[in-house]
Amino acid sequence: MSLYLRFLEDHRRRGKETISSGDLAALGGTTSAQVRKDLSFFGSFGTRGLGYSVAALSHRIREILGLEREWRVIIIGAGKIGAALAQYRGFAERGFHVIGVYDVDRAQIGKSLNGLVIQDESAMDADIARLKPDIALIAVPAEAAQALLDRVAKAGVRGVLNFAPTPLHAPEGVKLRSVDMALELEILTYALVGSQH
Amino acid sequence: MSLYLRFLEDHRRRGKETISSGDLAALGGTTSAQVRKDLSFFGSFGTRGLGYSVAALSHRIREILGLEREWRVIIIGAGKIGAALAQYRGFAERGFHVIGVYDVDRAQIGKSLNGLVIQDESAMDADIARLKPDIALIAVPAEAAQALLDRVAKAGVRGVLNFAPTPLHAPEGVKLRSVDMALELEILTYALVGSQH
DNA sequence: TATATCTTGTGAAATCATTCACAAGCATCC
DNA sequence: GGATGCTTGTGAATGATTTCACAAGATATA
Repeated sequence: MSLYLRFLEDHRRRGKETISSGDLAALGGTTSAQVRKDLSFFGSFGTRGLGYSVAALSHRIREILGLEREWRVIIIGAGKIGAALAQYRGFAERGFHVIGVYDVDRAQIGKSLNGLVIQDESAMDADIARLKPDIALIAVPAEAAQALLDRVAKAGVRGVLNFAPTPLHAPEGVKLRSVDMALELEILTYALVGSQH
Repeated sequence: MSLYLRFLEDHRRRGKETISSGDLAALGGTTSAQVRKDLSFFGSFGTRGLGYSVAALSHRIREILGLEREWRVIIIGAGKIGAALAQYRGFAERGFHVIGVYDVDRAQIGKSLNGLVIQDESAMDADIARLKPDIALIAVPAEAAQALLDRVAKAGVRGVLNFAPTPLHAPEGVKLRSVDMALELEILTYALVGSQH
């Protein structure tokens, strides 16, 4: 779904007003029937003979994904990855607002990232209660990740995106996803050795 | 597969010598039958009544994934994300060696990252021919990503991990994976709005 | 050695996902 | 306005994946 949204944005930039399931399929490397099935799950908003209205479909997908509202995000860990995330433009462009960055390292606390001052991690729980962020990004060493996940979950955060290279167990009621860059590389190496025979 | 490897590493740290398919399933949120099917695809290395030897299975999976050798990696784009990747410890730990970092920005070129000097992008093609890196990490703005993918593919790189938030089309013979952090967040928001009803 | 207890490996069954195929709708052109 | 050309939406068929279920191997116990 998110991918379709990317294709639609691309297409809009090119000035097209409508797009067919076949075009979307070509972009996504799948079949037109697949695309139509995916979209029809949420209702039917194409017109026969013409395709889908890029604007209308974009809007509908944004609604479905919950992107029509702003999301408040905090970042835990102001190391290399945390800092990169805090300054990543793609988030703001898509409605994700970073409202806080936390770290335990006294050397980092007080520094400013993109206009945001790095806070002491001990202030985090109170901030969560007050500012009610929707999502927490965990960018800390693997050993600390599970404890922080439990902690933000307890404090009321319902969505967590983990960047630590370790599998975590999500507490009840918390949606967790992980981005593991080394794991992605491993999948690549598997594909590479597999294709050599 | 890579995930199983993570679980096994965890398990090894806890001092366990064997692990059952049921345990692996619990960690991965799947079923024991699923785990056994996955593993049996590559042969049978469990012992009945006991489970799998953590050490032997780790080793076998590392073989399958091609992690028993070193992989040479270059990073293209020395912005926030590229710099974070260049200094990421998880790579070296898993046998991925960053042998080059490239950028077009004169302000960045010459700076040192983790002992590695940022090179002018114009030197890239010659370096690829000479050093034969296995994998390229693309960490440049979305607009520049496709052109760079084509360029490294032509120069002989066979695996690419893309961090630009745009869908790319992989040239023939090139394995491509993408890490799109905004997309991950969107999947999270979908899960969050979906679970509210 | 016999018995009880685990756990694997794997056909068969059931479930899930993809692809096919086509009627029906819309736009365009003569 | 009727014929033509596209393209959607969707049942039916096909294919893939997951789960079930159980024989057979391994260990432990007595």
